[in-house]
Amino acid sequence: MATIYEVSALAGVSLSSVSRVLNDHEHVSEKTKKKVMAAMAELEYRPNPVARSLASSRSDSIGVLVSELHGPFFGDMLSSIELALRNAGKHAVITAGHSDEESEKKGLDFLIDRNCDALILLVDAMSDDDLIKLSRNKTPFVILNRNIPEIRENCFYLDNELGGYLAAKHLIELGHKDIAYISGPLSKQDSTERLTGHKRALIEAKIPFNKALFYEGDYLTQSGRDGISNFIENKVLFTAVACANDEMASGAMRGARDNSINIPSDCSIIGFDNAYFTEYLFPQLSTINNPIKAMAKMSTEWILKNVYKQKDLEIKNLFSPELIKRESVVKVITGIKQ
Amino acid sequence: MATIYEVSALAGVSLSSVSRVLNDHEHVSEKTKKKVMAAMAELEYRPNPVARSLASSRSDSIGVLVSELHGPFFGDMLSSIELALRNAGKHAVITAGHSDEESEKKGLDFLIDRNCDALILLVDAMSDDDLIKLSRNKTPFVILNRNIPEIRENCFYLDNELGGYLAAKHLIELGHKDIAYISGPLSKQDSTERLTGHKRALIEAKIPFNKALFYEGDYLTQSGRDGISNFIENKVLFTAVACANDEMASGAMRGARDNSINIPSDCSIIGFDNAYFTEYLFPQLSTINNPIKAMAKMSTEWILKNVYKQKDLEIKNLFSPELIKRESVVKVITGIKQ
DNA sequence: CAAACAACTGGAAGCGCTTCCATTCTTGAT
DNA sequence: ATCAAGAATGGAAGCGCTTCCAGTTGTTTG
Repeated sequence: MATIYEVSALAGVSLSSVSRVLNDHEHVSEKTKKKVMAAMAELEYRPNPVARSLASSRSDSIGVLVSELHGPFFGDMLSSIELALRNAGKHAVITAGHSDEESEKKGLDFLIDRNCDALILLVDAMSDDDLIKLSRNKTPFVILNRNIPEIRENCFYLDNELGGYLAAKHLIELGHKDIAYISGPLSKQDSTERLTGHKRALIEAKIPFNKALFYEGDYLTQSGRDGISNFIENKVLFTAVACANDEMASGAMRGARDNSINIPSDCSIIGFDNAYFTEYLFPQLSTINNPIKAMAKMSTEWILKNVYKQKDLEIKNLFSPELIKRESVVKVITGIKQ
Repeated sequence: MATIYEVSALAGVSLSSVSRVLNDHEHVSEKTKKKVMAAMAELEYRPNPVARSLASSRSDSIGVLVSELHGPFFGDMLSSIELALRNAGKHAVITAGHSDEESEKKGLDFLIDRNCDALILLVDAMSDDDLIKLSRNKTPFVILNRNIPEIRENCFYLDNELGGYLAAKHLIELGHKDIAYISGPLSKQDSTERLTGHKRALIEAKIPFNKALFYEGDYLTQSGRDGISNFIENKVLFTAVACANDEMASGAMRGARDNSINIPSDCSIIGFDNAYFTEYLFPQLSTINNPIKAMAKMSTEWILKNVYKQKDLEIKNLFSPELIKRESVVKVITGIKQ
């Protein structure tokens, strides 16, 4: 690999000048610029990013820390981030935290130590306080899928409450009154918010919240199935079930089938997130769209604007969910199950 | 951040000594080691990986280049790699090539320039020749999901031919004779291999290959659906369809439903890869397991063994597919459709 | 035409670490 | 006690680049 020395020698100018054209500095004459460019081309020079980073403590790369690397949610998000950064000539350095606090912190240190110019965090084990503390460090960062009031500007998140509300309202409008709910783990912010929205719709319709129709899942498929078993064991009637994500909804569909409940004629099911596989299901799952790609893109735009000083970028922090009507939700057949 | 200078000063030893304990060199007395460790602890010293990498042209990190970041296939793979590396104290730097040749090459350069100690490549746009050329460079690498004879040692791949064979054989054993096949793009190695296996099973059973029952898809859902439409337009009978991946199989299931064909009673469907969503489908999809996680793990072990000189690692390059029987394939009901 | 200023260029220090080389200190064998 | 061989240490150069500072050149104005 050619170094800057060789370029400088071949071009017949100083190191500094080469560095200047490399960094697009002002105060470089066209003449030397041309000479340098020519030399670079001839030597097929590629600047060494490591040396650059050491000397400048910049890196043109953004660290991305996610809790997991698999699953539809993270895949879409990473994909969207990588693309947006690449288009801006920046690079993503991706690492995983495995939803474990220590592991997340290690990942964070790794990224910071690598001189990442900024970070994109999708973490759930670290506490709000840790994150707030982190914001006093010099590496700027944004947080996805989480709303911490103290650093709201850095947070990009869905209006989960509204999502929960929309799902329930949709069911209610179709005549459902006995609506079961399978939530995510209530230790997670998004879970509680979605549940709150669900309850709001219930209250609005003057439907009491029935604890026997509530099941706390863990966002994984099996817990959707377990939820249905639970409701059936409880011997409570229900004509619809709202699930806090699509995985659990798919589990619920299976749980229903296990018990010879036909979807949607016997029971409607609605999911949340609009993962890509919802369209593969039969019946196709009605759900709430979670514009995760847009959020991810926006978070990189925040970085482009605030870290790389790019202009003309409108930033918004809150994203709105939308009802996606498909096949798994239908009008309640009154009189049958009531 | 404390630097090595401060540690050296506080410990009362030279830079070199600090560096030696940092790198676990021999020829360091217990005494100085203790002093240095204490100083490091007191200063909360974290070595600067960038400086390290510049001085040593190593980095303790492995570059991972995948064609896409989303989808079940890549997610599982990345997840598995990251975990294996993390357990070995190494780091993954992940980037995407977007199945575009130029983009892949850029990603490659990015990783090489960052002094990655080794690379894991899952690329499809770059040619075999490019990869063979690359093998003459100093950065070692492994290739996933591709078999290039000239550098076989570095390749980790599935016996796709056997997979195709197993799927077809399963159908044949259940009495199917009119078997449609929806392949992946024939420009891809795995597609043609799977098809070859399929044909072998046909030949073995003396079933002629019917071109009207062949459709070239693109590994995406929609093309599975299109495949079914195509067969129906061709007015050819079929009692089963083998698909070259699960996405297309899910599309085929939908295509069948669109045409009031019941799965599996009217028509059996088998997929390939055993993606996680196959269990969500109804009926659950019978498929061929692709041990992608094991392959990914093995590829990192190759690196641990050959680059980091770790002992006791058995390496194998070829992985075997396995039939996963679920609900979408049943015995042919002879006499009905024949 | 000189003075004042801006544009341009080169020199050199420094980013934080590794590593080669030379030097000093220990051993154990004699 | 002596001496070689090896272990332990320190010094210093260097990895490839950025950036500050000072110096040079060119341009403009009174």
